[in-house]
Amino acid sequence: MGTRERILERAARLFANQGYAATSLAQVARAAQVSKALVLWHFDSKEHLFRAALQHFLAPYEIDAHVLLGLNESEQVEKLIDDYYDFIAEHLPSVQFVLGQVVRQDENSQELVAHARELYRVYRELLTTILERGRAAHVFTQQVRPTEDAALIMAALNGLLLQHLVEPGDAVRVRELLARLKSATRARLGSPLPRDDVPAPLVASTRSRETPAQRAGS
Amino acid sequence: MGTRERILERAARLFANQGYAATSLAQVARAAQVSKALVLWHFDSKEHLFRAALQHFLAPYEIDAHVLLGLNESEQVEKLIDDYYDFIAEHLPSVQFVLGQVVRQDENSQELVAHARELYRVYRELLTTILERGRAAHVFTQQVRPTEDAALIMAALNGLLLQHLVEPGDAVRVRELLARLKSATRARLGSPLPRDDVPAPLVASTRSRETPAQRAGS
DNA sequence: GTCTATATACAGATAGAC
DNA sequence: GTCTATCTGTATATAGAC
Repeated sequence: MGTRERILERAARLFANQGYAATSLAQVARAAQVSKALVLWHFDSKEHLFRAALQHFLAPYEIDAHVLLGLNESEQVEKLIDDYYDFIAEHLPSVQFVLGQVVRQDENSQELVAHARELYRVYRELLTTILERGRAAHVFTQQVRPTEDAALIMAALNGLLLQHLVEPGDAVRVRELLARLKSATRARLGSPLPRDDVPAPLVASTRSRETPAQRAGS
Repeated sequence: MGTRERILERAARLFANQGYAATSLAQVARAAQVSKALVLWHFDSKEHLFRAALQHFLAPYEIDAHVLLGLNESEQVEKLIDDYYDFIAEHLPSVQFVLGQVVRQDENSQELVAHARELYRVYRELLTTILERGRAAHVFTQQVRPTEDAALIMAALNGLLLQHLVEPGDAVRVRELLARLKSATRARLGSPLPRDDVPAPLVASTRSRETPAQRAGS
């Protein structure tokens, strides 16, 4: 690995852990075992170094829809769930960094945030499309609402991502939760038989569905 | 509002938006319309100012379980879902700040992160307990897995929180997704009739559940 | 309590030797 | 390509007048 790459790699790591403002060129130089001047000789300015580090992060982010060929809609949904999470697990430091920028809406990384949002949107729409097709083909219940349910699945995935970041030791448990999410999704979408699932009210229901007395007797 | 409180309030807002390192005392002083020296007279150092601002953030965070009295388990779950989200919507800037610290695991706010995690854990365990009781009382299906399902619901909620932060204009849509989450939860937990929901395999199933030919005929 | 003026440290960036 | 030495701005923090 050349000096330039070494600087870039250390810088990316420091930016990811501390953010842009809290990371100094002196720190980067020390981590890469070079002088400050050399860092600037290679990257002109701190700003450019940061942008170069962003590219380093964004490079692996792309969506490959070809892997879905030959699967039915139900399997496609589960594959997308698995792939999303596999990607996260594989690029955890990078994902953590991007998420940090997204949450903080850092000015220095508007491009990055926009890029991440775009990728997220595409992924969600891919999922929506699959739900639509599956519904039309009667693979899924007619109660499926493609847009909402796709968004909910993505929300659950992002929640698991957060969990994974906050409790890094608990990777195994998160994997179990992922299996549970797939199980729940399968149950929710998979059966074409309608149930007592009335259209969801937009306001919280106030009617009491079961009294404690009834409950005790069941 | 006294000068000290004004400084604290502006500082909290700036720290929330920009983080610790990117926020200067000059900026805080300007926002509070006082001199830098006065900020330090009140708070001794930037570090102390930050800690004071953290208290300002954490103050409203507490869990009140009394509101659940008189509801059955099913209603309790939906109330917890609503309350979680209501809290987030009401304290959005503060939540955004805390989440930023959690994701970045900022050294300056280990206390804050620990506090946030603890609150989150308590909330999740409260939900777990309710699921356990509901299952035991046959309000819910026997397929319910209290620990996993509570964690999944929390994950979905956190995912919706992220969505809310990233797409702030879309608050209405997130509210709809919340209703959809409750609907899905109700359908998943609420019916005591077992379905084809076999225990979730820990590895992704490889068997093909339906061929394209079968699908075309349905 | 609030200010102006100032001390001190460190940031990002440049110059120029090798 | 890599370094040392240095410039310049700005950060936190202090001193002292009012």
